[in-house]
Amino acid sequence: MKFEAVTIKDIAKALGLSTSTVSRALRDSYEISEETKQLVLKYAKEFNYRPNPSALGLKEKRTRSIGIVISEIANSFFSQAINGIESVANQRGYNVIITQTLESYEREVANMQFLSSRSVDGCLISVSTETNDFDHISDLYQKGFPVVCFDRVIDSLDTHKVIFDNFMGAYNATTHLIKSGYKNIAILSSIEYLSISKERLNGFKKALSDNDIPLHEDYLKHCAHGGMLYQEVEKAMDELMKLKVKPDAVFTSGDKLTTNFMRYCKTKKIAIPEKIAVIGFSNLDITELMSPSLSVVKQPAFEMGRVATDLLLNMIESKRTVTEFEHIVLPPEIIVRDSSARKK
Amino acid sequence: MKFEAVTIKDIAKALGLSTSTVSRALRDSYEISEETKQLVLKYAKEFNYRPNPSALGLKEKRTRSIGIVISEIANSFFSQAINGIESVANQRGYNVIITQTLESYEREVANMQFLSSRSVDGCLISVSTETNDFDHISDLYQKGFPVVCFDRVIDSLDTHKVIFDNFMGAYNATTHLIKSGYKNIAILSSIEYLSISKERLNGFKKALSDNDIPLHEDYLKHCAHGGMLYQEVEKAMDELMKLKVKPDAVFTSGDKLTTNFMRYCKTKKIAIPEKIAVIGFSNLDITELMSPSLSVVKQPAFEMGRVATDLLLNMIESKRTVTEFEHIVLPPEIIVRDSSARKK
DNA sequence: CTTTAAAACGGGAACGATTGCGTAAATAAA
DNA sequence: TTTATTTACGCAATCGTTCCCGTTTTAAAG
Repeated sequence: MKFEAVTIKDIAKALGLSTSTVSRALRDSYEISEETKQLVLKYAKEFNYRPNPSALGLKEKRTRSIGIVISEIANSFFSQAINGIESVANQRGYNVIITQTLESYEREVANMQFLSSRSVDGCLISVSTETNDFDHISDLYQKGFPVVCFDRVIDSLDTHKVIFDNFMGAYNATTHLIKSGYKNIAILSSIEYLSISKERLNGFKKALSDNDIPLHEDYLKHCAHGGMLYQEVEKAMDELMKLKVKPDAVFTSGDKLTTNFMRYCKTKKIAIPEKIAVIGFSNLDITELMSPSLSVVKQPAFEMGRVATDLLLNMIESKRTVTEFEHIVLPPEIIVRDSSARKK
Repeated sequence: MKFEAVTIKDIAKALGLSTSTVSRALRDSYEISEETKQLVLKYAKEFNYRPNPSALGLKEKRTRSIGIVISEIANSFFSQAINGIESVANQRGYNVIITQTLESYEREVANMQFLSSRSVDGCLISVSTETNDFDHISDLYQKGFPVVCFDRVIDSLDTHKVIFDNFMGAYNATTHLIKSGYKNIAILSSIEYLSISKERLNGFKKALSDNDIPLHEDYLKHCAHGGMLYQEVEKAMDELMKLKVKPDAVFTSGDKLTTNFMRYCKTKKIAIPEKIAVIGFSNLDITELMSPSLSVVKQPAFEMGRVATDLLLNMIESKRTVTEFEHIVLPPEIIVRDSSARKK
């Protein structure tokens, strides 16, 4: 099928002008008479002229679009973040290309390659759980490809970063469990080397030590795929439930870990919070409707997307090389509901 | 910031060849000697050459990308559909630009304008609830801009369409409620003129009449924003609960209607299914964890995305004008859980 | 030893938009 | 009236790639 849109050439031909005159008229140049401008503008509006993005991209060496690299769209945190990203990007005249890694390192490399090879002017990334080597990102960044990290950041990369206060979120959530009377608190965590995992784990540990509760290594479970697979959560929970002293509460340090924990308890008919209490990270907007209603640590995903995009666009549009980097930390929000009700 | 990637010119200069030779070598033309090809290929791989999408787009009058127009990403049905769309698109060498309307007609028009003005080769659309006039779509389509409808289709548009068997889904769900002993069944529906609303409403009505249950107009509630706003669901439910004969079951004909119905019952402390049973459309993967576990009509969103994208790409790549259009209907899936348990 | 033809490559236009530079006409200044 | 200046436009190069035509070299055919 062919779909031919009107070009500057078409306008020029129709009006008996040169393309340069038309171009200048459209950009409201002082060199063009008011009369001609009106003529061109009227014609352009009538035939719905839009500049060809490919031509513009070729000429100006920029595409006015940015890329996003995230693990998956069908994750409430990320879809909310995307909304924040789009709101800023669209407002500033950029469009957005979203790519998913599904937590795969290989796909992350491929996506970065694709985005950097001139399809976008820069990108936002929240690295995949599988990613342990950041060369594919830092190499591009070193060469001048603008990258801003959010959520799951890369410590070694010297760029703008927008993160959630994972430490505080985990600390507050764990403290809440302790204050509610729970003592044997386990943690379901994502893979060790992930920045957010470390921070959340540290928050968890600090809350325990601040309350003079010893840390049992048995209570510390890592899930390599961040809870994406039910099986890994099942295995971790099975191990926890086989311990002599079972945990009486769990802090689930990721969205998928939280929901799969709930699924586990439902399947195994383990009463929450009677047998085991829980508070966990989640950005789902229906956690209040779960059984029981879920206590959560909620991340300001939309805001995160907004802030990160603003920083990225500033970086892209900056004339000189950026040398001072923002490191923005957004505050935690904790919502207490039935799943972590006071221990009887 | 500047980020310069290697071009054909660079390769030509480095290797002492002309751009045409390099171009041909990269495309494995018979006109180029095996020797030269290897030389070029090796260099290209080493310096990670990628063709400039803007230049290609300009030359070939195609961008190898497609657009999506949906109401919102943060809706499980659409995010799952996007996964299906991306899987096919990426496999066939296209990339995807997602735009959201947030159910606004104005934004839908703007998004279509943007996408059609040469940023993409075609688009997939599920129209917004607010959209009652389809000229902005059919005009472009008439001019040769490939469009494929999915989910919420446009009857008057003669193109490929991929829909869910809304009638059967609603019919089966309603029948299930009837067989479970419920007689006074209300429906929460989206705006009237939306194709999927009509079909679902018709399925609902047919199920009633097939079981000799009269239809009460009072039991028929429309929400203009498709349940996006809690207030509209609250208003509809308040009206239902004020009736002399309150409904003993509800069929919620949309994702947001379903969750906001649950929210209403939770807020008003209305027991499900004792006071009122419910089955509704939802693609959330945690409906089993809700309180009570939710009976749902689930749409094959991923599959829908896949199929629609295949059709769109065929249309785009077709040499001749397409005149025969597929009209694919995907089967319903009903998952019965506690929220519609047999009436006692 | 010519003629022909294949093989291997280069030149240059084109795609749509921008922009520095050149220039004709109109006006103002001398 | 001549010169200088402004106004209003056109020409042509450029971005990276492809592709239609040459052109040269080599080899085969006559």
